[in-house]
Amino acid sequence: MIKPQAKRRKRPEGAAPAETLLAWYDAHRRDLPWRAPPGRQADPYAVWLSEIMLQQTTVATVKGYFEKFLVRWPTVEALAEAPLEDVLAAWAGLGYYARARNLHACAGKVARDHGGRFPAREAALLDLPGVGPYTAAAVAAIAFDAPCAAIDGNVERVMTRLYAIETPVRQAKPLIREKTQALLPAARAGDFAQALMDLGAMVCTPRGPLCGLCPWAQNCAACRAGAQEDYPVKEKKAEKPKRRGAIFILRRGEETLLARRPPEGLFGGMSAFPATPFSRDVGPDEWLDFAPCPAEWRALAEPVAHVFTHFALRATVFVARTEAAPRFGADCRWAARRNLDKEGLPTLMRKAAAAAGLFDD
DNA sequence: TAACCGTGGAT
DNA sequence: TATCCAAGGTT
Repeated sequence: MIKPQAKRRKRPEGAAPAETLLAWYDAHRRDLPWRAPPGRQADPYAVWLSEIMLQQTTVATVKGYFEKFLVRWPTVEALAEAPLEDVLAAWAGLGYYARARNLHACAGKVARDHGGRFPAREAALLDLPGVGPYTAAAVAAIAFDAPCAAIDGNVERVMTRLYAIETPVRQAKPLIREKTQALLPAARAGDFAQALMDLGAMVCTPRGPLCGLCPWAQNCAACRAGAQEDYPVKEKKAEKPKRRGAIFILRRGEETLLARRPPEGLFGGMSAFPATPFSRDVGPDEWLDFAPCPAEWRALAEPVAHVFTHFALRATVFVARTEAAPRFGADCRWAARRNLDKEGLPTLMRKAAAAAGLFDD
């Protein structure tokens, strides 16, 4: 059976949208540490590493971490052989620490199961820990030039504007995918993916989009209607709960304090101080029930404030000293004060340590 | 499916 | 100060 010829829309301007965008990209592309120079093949390891770091994280924040990781672990094998604690410590401050655990697991899987080479196919990439639909498509396109639609927040914004999609993005994802796939060029899939993201980051911005500089402005339904900023349509999000809790800093002598590694959940795998649960509202009169041991706990006057994705926290910091060595849970240990700083603490714990004056000298 | 999972910068 | 949001994934 003969496939019907795909209907081709007439393009009085000549170029297909992808070609227009690629021409714009060639002139305006951002120079980023993980990008290969024009015409050169990107290193799949560097592409993957950058994509994991960039999940929900700004380019400006990622740059320093990316370069530090690449110097320390230049290949996926090197990363696979590194102790997980080292990787987590290097990740400290970047947030979403499950990404670091999955990063290490993924490196191990690539080293063991794929001979140290990242698979080139989207489906195989999807099987790797920490690699979801976006990242699989992005790595396949950017590192292997596969014609895959890498749909992130930028692309959702560009597409909902281009086609004036009124449906809230959560429900419009299948439509957005369809529209994006229809635009994929026959060649330069990797550049197209990056061009779309550069367009979203530099021109088709969430607020104040620069439609005058947009190569697609003439084709953009939202722009023609002067309604760029009405898209994407979002559902209003739930109010962020405010929670309270306590953090316990137990000191032994001047240079030693009690650290803990939560096995999972918030700060899973990271070094932290013992604390009350933050997931529910434990009343202040119950806080000391969660202290690692009985002691003369002294509360700092001013709580530390920290905002997470799904709740805002004000945590009271308790400090106590002990000369004894009571028994603690298996995930607790005594740590040198100076090492703890080096080890990397999540930001909340760093704030608590600073409030307690641990890093004063 | 919805909740969970960090952080810092812009407005 | 409050809100949004940045190259999402997992459970």
